[in-house]
Amino acid sequence: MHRVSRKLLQDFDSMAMTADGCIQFTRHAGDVLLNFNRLRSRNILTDVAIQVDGQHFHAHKAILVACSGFFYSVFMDPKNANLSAIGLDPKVDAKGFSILLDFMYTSCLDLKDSLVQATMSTAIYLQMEHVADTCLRFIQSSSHQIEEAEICSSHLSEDVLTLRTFEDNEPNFRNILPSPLQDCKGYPPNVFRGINTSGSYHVYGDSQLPSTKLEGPHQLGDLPRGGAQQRCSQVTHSESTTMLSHPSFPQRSLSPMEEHGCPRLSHGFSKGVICSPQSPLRSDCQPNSPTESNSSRNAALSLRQSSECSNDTKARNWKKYKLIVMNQTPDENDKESREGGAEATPMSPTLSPCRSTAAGEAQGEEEAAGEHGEEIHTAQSVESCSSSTCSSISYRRCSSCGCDSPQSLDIGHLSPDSYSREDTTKLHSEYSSSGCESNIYFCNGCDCKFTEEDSLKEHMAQVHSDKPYKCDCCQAAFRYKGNLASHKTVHTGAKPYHCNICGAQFNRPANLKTHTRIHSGEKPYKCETCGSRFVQVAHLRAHVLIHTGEKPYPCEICGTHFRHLQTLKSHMRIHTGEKPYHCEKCDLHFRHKSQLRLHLRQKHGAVTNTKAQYRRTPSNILTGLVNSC
DNA sequence: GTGTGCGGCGATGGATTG
DNA sequence: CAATCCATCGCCGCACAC
Repeated sequence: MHRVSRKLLQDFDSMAMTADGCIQFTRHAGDVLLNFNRLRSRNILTDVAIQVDGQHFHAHKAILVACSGFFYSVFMDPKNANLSAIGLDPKVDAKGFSILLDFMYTSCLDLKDSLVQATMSTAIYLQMEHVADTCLRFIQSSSHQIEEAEICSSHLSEDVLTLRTFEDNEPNFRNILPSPLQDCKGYPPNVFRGINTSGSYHVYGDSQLPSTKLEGPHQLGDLPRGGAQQRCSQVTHSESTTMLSHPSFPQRSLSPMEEHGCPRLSHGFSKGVICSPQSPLRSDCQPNSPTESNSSRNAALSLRQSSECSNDTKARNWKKYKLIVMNQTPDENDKESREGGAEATPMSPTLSPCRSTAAGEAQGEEEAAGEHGEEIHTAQSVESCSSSTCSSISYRRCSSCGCDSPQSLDIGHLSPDSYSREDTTKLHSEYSSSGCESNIYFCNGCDCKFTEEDSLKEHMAQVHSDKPYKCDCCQAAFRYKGNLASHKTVHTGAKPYHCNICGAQFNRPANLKTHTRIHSGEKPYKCETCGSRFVQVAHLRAHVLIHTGEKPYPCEICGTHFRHLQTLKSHMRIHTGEKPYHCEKCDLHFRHKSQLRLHLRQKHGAVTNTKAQYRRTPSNILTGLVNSC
């Protein structure tokens, strides 16, 4: 059996044999993380929204909990089982948080001189000690002055001052705890604002924890414990709002060091990795700081790479970012690609900041770095897909070894839902001896192969669409011939179905049937709660939301919930400032069309839309009847 | 008067059924 | 393949708060 396994390992370098004979897929962890990041970038299965300084980030609680002691404490609290959105302390820097969130999903810490302080402060706030330590070493390696690092001193709180007092009394402690870490430890560590969307009301409030004042050095260890002991998680329900405050620290016991007034170190003294004095002791499930991230090699590599490859990675990810976040059209993407996609552009906070390969970063980084001297692979050439029908599919070739890296350049515009995995076969995953890895996705319909699922999706949509009936005029595709015929009546304008009563014309018999209910008064769909009746069942469904109180359309900016999608869309104009309705006569702009119509009626004597009047008033229906006769 | 949200309704496209 | 169901979109006037 081992012989077979070893043969298997020879065929697939991404596998390894463990001491107990198990086959270990060395890239599995990295691939899983990559997939999580893809899900995040598409906002799929994300279960929490995090508001940081006015910006919103979507993420998976499991990832947050696995990476951050702060989030662990928050989400593991049963009181917050249904928490779907939280707001961090206003002092938390959104850019710093974005960097850390990227790190959680990619293992790469994209440090920049201008943001390293914010990143470090946020890392301390989130209780990601290993990251904070890396930031500190970044600062030190960049020859920054300690005084410069104390930019966060504006956040200094009384407990930090007490900490300094403690240092004065404990010289050894000073050696352990670098000052920048102390000084940036200014956030109220356990305050957040929550949105409970489980009910019909959106709840959004905040409250501050009672401050914990240290009175002496020997109370240092009590700081986190105090937070725990003073758990003041309270959910105060009022009619429309909920005030929710939560301590970030779980109940715990003190370590012997803490009981003597010493801070707890997470990874031992030798590394100088400091656990924030506010950090709680970890429970059995709380994540340890990843040792890989603390390793000097990886950390240093990451630090160096961040500045070298960030731009290139941004360029590579930019089109994907636009596709996912900005929802631009493929044409626009292609255009920008032709015009030079490597230009420096804003990058999605949801995308990997520094990756030489698409998968297997966590486990494969060292191998790749070893072969290529820790250099980042750079795109050298782009090869088009062999299929003449999908020229947009491309490969990215590594300039170091010539192998194809899995960074295809163009991402399909097909929605994830429309992609059927059954249509494809991921034949194999190979890991070349050069250290470059390639995921090859084969199309079942032709001989094309791709290195990214997204590229395959686009190929499937373009070449092997399951909508064979296409409109000659607009290229709209339909799965069923009947739907195409129905569609054609709208671009031709043909409306062969006439209402015998009012003469209204329709392109489909179903529409005529629905219309005739206006004249007959037939309203077959009745609300069981209030007895209201409706012509269409969809109208009834929309109506019952009034009784259930359900408002399924939330504004991600302000948290307001709406009953109708259209209302939400109109509401969004408040945030965007858009006023699309323009009065040409007096050059006024309006946010809502009803405003413009009212303005036209009142200021310019415009006549209200007769169709709407007909639809709404019985008198107009009667008029229509008279006219038809 | 203005801004905003709500409820009603017509119309369309996707998908299913007979 | 026509009929039908279902989900969704977008328009409209109205009501209410400021």
